[in-house]
Amino acid sequence: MPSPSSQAKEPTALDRIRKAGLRPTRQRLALAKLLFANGSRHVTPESLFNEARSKRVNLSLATVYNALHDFTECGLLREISIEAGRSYFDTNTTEHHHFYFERTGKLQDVSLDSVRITSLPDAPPGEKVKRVDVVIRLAK
Amino acid sequence: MPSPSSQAKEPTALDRIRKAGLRPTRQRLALAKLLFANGSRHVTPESLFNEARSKRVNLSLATVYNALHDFTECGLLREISIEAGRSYFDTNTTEHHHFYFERTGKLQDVSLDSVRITSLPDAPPGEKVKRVDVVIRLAK
DNA sequence: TCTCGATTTAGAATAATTCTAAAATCCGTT
DNA sequence: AACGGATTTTAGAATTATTCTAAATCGAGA
Ligand SMILES: [Mn+2]
Ligand SMILES: [Mn+2]
Ligand SMILES: [Zn+2]
Ligand SMILES: [Zn+2]
Repeated sequence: MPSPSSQAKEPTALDRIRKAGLRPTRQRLALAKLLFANGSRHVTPESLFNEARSKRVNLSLATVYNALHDFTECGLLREISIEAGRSYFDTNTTEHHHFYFERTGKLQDVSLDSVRITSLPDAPPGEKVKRVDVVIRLAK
Repeated sequence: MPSPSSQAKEPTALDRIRKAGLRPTRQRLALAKLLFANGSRHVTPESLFNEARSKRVNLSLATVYNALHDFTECGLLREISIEAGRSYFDTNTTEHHHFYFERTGKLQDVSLDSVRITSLPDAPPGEKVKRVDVVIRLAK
């Protein structure tokens, strides 16, 4: 008999890291737990580093950068650029868009189907469309 | 009688700067000439600085930053963020979108009407949509 | 020409990120 | 459980983009 809940279980941090083909080190596990604990998140290296510290997870900022890049390369995260000089990493790797709150610097997911794009130009010769990013910038 | 050409004349660099309410200094005039000489351009502070130097326009990098920001605040330019750690300034201030060539870091305008957005989510309470940016990322 | 606020400038400062190379860790094999 | 080699982490230095500081220069009206 399957487990009591009928919901598909969220993969554990260990599952995710293993499936990505990365070595499950103490630091990566801790960061994956923070990142994937609940729902979609948008972190900066600095914000994740501070969160880890405040939870007494001991690691260096360089490791946070390394892990975020490694996770991104393995498809566990995706990187978003909104403001020059600050990078965001998104735990939601499905196709979707964003609200950007200019006042606070926060991002919020916008589902794919709430933004209907009914025409797009052809890619220039020799190029392929890799991704279409829609950012809805918000201010007062 | 009007001038020989039936085209509306492009405003001169001096016109633009005056109309923006900025003092037409030697440096601003030189940069405006480079920026608005022909067609739509997408520059980085560094690229514009190098271009100026190569044309023997003597100014400092700080002045390029100052001018780009001043021009942007006056509506002569608009700023675009595509990649963390690099900012672009666009001489096309009309509403439009962009191709981004990941290999070269170059931007190309995409006209407003070649991207038809037929639905957008409502702005969250207390917020207004300031701008909708569509970036079509290209790779091989 | 005089005056004074605006602008420019060199260089220092700051911020985000990457690099370096040594130490620690992971993990398959003994 | 110990070994050994590859991988990962780390502190700190280095790099890059940008902003700041404060002194010199410039622009434009009186
Ligand atoms: Mn990287
Ligand atoms: Mn500014
Ligand atoms: Zn997202
Ligand atoms: Zn443009």
